[in-house]
Amino acid sequence: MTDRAQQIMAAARELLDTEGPDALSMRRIAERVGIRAPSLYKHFPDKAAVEAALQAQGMTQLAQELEAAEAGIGAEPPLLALARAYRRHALANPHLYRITHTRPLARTALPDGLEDRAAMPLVRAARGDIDIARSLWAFAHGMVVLELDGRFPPGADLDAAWRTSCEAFAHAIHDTTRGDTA
Amino acid sequence: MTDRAQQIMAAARELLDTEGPDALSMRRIAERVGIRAPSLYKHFPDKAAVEAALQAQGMTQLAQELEAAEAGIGAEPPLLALARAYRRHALANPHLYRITHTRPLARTALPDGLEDRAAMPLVRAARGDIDIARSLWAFAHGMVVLELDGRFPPGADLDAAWRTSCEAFAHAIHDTTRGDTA
DNA sequence: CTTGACAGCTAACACTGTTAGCCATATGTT
DNA sequence: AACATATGGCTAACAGTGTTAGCTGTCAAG
Repeated sequence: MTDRAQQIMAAARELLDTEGPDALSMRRIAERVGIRAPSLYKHFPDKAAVEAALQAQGMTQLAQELEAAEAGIGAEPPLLALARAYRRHALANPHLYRITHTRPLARTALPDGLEDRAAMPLVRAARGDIDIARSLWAFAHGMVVLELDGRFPPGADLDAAWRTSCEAFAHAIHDTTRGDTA
Repeated sequence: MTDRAQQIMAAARELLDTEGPDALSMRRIAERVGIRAPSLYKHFPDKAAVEAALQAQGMTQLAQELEAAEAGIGAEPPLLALARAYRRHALANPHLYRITHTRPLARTALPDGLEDRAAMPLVRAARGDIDIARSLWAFAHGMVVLELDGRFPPGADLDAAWRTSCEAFAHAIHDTTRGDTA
């Protein structure tokens, strides 16, 4: 990535973080860089390419934070620690999370293996059970997007919901590990 | 709702279902009704109001289908039946589901009690445990939007993930009902 | 010295939601 | 019967969107 391209990405990211996805227009990005909108097309084929690069940022950051949560040796159950990290990332970067995870993923524009890397912490937490790993992901993603969209009632105790489900999934993991059939 | 307003909603719904949310422009809607775009504003204050009415349709339809699944006395575990109905609704009406459930809800434009009505089947399935009900909702919503966005790997066995999680939640429900503390 | 690539620019197109203002029709009211 | 008003169409226009075509200056390589 050339210097200019990096400047453009930095401007796009700032705009997204501070003013949300609606403010992310080619003219606004260009303005922040100090050039005109059509000049952006010398560095990116179209707006989708800029958004794809933002998705790559979002994926990378999530992967890093999940890995950090895995490494952090706490008294907490590992599932809960992971869940907390997931939620913290989404709430701290709501617009980035949305652009990254609530639309089709621009896989061709993604660094090799990044998608798997982001998924691995959940797979490890599920002790390799892919069905549980996917369920955990769906649950965490669902909780987070519903919270971001203000879909839960105002006073809802979301911590309790996270806790309850993490326990339920933890039981399921141990059951299948021991070979129990429901 | 006046006749014209209903015509407009029908046109909007058709447009949404057949061509997706990007095709849902005021000019396209008006064209389908046989009038010009500015005339729409004699019937709806703005585009957001049309979308809010679509959200009401989406909520109503989901509530009806969940209630039907509850009433259908099958050999299946009730949680699985409900989950199946939820997924079927979303996959059969992907654009409507997205517009209804993946953005802030226009609550003031919603019929009284509709939001609660749509939530009740899940609450009943969770035997009144609100944390589990919310978790079930988050899980189902997460599964469905990830599937709609093509986020799962091509060959992923999503049925298995649904089944595994429904069982896990079912266990959690019976445990708490019996008063067990994990 | 010249050629070519690079990176900026302006002007423009087709589209978006939305507003202002005009006009015909239909419905009451005096 | 005549007048007033509300209703629901219309055109023209504005500010914004992504994007393309085509021009220009700069700078490095042959």
